[in-house]
Amino acid sequence: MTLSELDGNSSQVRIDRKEALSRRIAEVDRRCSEFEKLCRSRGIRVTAQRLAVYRALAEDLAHPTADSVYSRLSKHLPGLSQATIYRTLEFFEKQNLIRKINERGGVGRFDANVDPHQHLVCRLCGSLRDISIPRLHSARLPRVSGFKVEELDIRLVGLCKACFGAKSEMQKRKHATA
Amino acid sequence: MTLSELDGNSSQVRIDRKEALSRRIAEVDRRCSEFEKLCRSRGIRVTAQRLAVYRALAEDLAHPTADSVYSRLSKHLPGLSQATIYRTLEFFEKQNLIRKINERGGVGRFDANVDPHQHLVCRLCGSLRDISIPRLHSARLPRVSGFKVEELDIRLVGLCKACFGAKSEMQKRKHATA
DNA sequence: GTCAGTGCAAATAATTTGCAGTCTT
DNA sequence: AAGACTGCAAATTATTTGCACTGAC
Repeated sequence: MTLSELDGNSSQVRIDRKEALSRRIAEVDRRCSEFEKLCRSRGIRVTAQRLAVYRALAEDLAHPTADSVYSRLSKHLPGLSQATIYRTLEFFEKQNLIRKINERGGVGRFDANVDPHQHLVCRLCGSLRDISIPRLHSARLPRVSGFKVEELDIRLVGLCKACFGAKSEMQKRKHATA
Repeated sequence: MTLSELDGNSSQVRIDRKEALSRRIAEVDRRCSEFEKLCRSRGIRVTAQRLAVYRALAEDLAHPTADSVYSRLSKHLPGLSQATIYRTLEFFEKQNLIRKINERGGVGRFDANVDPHQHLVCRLCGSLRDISIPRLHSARLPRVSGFKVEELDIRLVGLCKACFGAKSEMQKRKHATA
């Protein structure tokens, strides 16, 4: 809701915002049609709800929760139910079509981007942001006996700017509880 | 062999099980007293509940959930409340005394082991197991502007033996839903 | 003595489930 | 037509909160 959308890079690029946007849209479209093709090839039924859920994930770089996908989509798909969202997300995850990234507070977040990338997670406020560190995704998959390693899920855990500041604040005035 | 408890090496070593156990207990004790010392040095109040919660985590290699910590401890500490467990775990995490590892289904799991190690997570059944891959924890912490990276949280995501088998089963007989 | 920490019970939030009806293949 | 997918509403499960009381320092 609050923290995630305004991430660092927005200050750098400014002129080509429109161009970037349309590129983004094209990218989303590509992903979605690829997704549909993949589903059909696997015999997975393609429904309006599934497409919508997938698109919602592909569009939203902030890794929406099940609930936010729901409230976003229910405007356009009246009658859509939460249960469907949860079932669909779980199904997608098991089919390896999306990734689930867990966050603080027991809220699950979802990511349509299955390509190698990492996540920046603030230990205090739980904000989450994509980051790409090539050196990391080029790491070979380790072999583990009795387990089929499919991917390395790497999270860079620490403190975001805001929390880093807030924490020192709190430490100054004694020992903070929360 | 199931999944978590008997990990790779258990087949090798066999005679010294008792010795290993007592070593484990000593290790837990050491951790706990270290924990207490650390708390005092930081001005964190040391209560029976906090010690108990910490010990429960240090003892349980299976990364218990808040709820399982609760049911385990409430036997010994009658009157202990769930709220305390949740509050304590959250507090510990914010103090960087334990780690929270999130798992499927929105259930949070906790780990008193703050030393570098990785987790093996099954994408299907959600089982979780420790693993140590030295090559991975020797990785340098990347620098990211506007974020203080404290640690790399690496999960090896894939399929455990059981689910790998089950999945091929299911695929044989058409397209599995769950 | 002070205030952080706790218990209790009630409130929220998050996710799951049963079943009847609908839509994809 | 078959059965996978969905909606609805109720059930569970997970987590948080308010407030009075107790215990650590």
